[in-house]
Amino acid sequence: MKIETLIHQATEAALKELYNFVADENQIQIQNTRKDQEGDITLVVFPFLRFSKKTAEETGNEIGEYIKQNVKTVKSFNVIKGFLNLDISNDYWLDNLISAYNNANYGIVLPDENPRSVMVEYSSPNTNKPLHLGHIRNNLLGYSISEILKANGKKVIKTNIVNDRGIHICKSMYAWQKWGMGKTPENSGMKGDHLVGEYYVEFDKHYKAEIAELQEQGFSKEEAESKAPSILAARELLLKWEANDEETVSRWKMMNEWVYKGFDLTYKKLGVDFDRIYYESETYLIGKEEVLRGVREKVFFQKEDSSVWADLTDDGLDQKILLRSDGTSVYITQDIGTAKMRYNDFAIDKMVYVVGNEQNYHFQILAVLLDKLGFGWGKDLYHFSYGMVELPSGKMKSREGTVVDADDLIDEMIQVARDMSVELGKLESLSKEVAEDTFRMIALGALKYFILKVDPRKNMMFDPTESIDFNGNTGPFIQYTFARIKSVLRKAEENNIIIDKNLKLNSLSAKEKDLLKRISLFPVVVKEAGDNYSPAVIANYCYDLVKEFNQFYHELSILSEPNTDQRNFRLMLSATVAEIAKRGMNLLGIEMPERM
RNA sequence: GCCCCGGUAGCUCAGUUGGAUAGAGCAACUGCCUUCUAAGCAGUAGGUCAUGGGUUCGAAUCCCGUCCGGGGUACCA
Repeated sequence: MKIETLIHQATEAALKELYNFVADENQIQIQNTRKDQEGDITLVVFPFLRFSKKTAEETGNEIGEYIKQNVKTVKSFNVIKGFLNLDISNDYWLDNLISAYNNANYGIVLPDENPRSVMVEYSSPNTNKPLHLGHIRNNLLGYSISEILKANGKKVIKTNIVNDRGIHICKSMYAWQKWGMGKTPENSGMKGDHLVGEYYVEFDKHYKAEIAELQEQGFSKEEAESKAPSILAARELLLKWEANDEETVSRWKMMNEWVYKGFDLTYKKLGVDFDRIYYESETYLIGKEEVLRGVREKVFFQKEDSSVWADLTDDGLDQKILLRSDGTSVYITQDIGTAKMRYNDFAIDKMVYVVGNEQNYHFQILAVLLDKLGFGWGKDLYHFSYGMVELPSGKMKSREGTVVDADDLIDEMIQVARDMSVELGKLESLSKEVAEDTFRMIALGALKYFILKVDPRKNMMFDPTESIDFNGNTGPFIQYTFARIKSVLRKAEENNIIIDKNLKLNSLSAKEKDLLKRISLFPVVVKEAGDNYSPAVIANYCYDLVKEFNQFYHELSILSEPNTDQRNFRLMLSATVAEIAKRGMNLLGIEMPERM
């Protein structure tokens, strides 16, 4: 049984016996002892003073004595201020190490016969432009949280909703048709999503120029915006698309295909994937039907101009438009359709939307609308809301070209990893293929860790010139420690030193004990990350773990330790640290190189 | 205007859900490679936890006010 549980129970019993007091759950606070104090586990005694009617010192001593008598693993204790610090026997930590070492799934909860099923939606791109840094955060969070939920025993279905229809793609289509001169990914060698994105920017350029010209002619800004020839042409294309115009639809399909091929390459590079992809062109009509049903059932209402609305003022929200006056659907209409389709397709217990925090209001409304439409699962939607990525120059805007392109960034980071490796004289003995694969792992490790280590809910800053780092609190630092341990383990193997599972040892240094304690925390951390939807919790744990390992590594020798029991223990400790670091980093979607 | 989120070292971020003397990395400075990988380790310096009150044994953490920043706010997604 876990030591915290034992101490908790013993404390309950002590309070009953000593002070005839029945404590409730959260009055008993057990935490890890601060590093600068003697002891391993700390019980906070302040809350008991009201009942013990004694000083903190006396109360701590009495409870400490009781626990020491009744819990064998507690060797001794000390009381400082209101904190009862307990010393746990080395055997406890060693047993924990052995079970961690032997259990290939240590820290991971395996799904039971009937696991909770969670669908995670992430990525969700528009098909008119390539992926940028903001999408990277989304994709990494979505992938990682999926892995973390799996590690907590859930069955996870990863899904992507592609926003493949609407005015934005019509803009790119129109611009390509007008100025593209038949340029294709094949004849230009350009990645499809970048090619289409180019015409999205091209559209905006012309559109802006037209607006300016119209304004010079005396039109107001609003008039100019709605009268510009480019936007009229794009609108016309949208109408044609909705009317199923053959030529428009086939061009739409062709250009979307280009984009999908491009996205696939980026997804592959990022190492993210999906079990099922939905397209809004396939779900928006379902949403529309649902909204019209809502009108019939008087859940929603129609205005004179025939636009459809939901009145949410009773829920403390505003009125929300669901269908435009021309009958076309809006964003939330599509999401209603998509949600319904998903619950039809899969038996899911919970739906998680990985979407930026600028859409908090949208998802609040979506849950209410689904509820009003009679879908019982509306309230089971969870919006995993994350903050924006900001650049030193401010917010990213696709149309204005102030974005950090995903492909460019990844390629650039791989180049930096390559340069640095050459500079440090590393990996020279490896084949070109293995070396290149390692550069890729390091570059992506740096990028993924940089983004995932920060609390997802917060906005974060990314400075392209300074954020690409491989030293300190970074992914490569953790990968490096892993490679270092692997190197030691290889050398052990070469010398026929095999790890003996029967641990014997006579002493335990402070650094070794720190590592044992840290190892025992891994399962708690995985659970916490799952409960709080926070890959950052895992990232920070991995850093602390390997940071402590490096101190241990520097202070004590492993292979040249003369005492074979001690050497055996240190090898097992190292192997376990490497394995946990790898398991943790894998939950972030980060691969670990054997050498670097 | 109204609603939501945030403000911790020069910079980027942690802070175990109210606990002990607030921690890392980067940048600066100082040491440590003939010894298991120096992408490392050790050290110096750097803080009115935006701010004013409140709650209590105890507040960066909870409550109220103020300031600053970001986002949303009925026919973009």
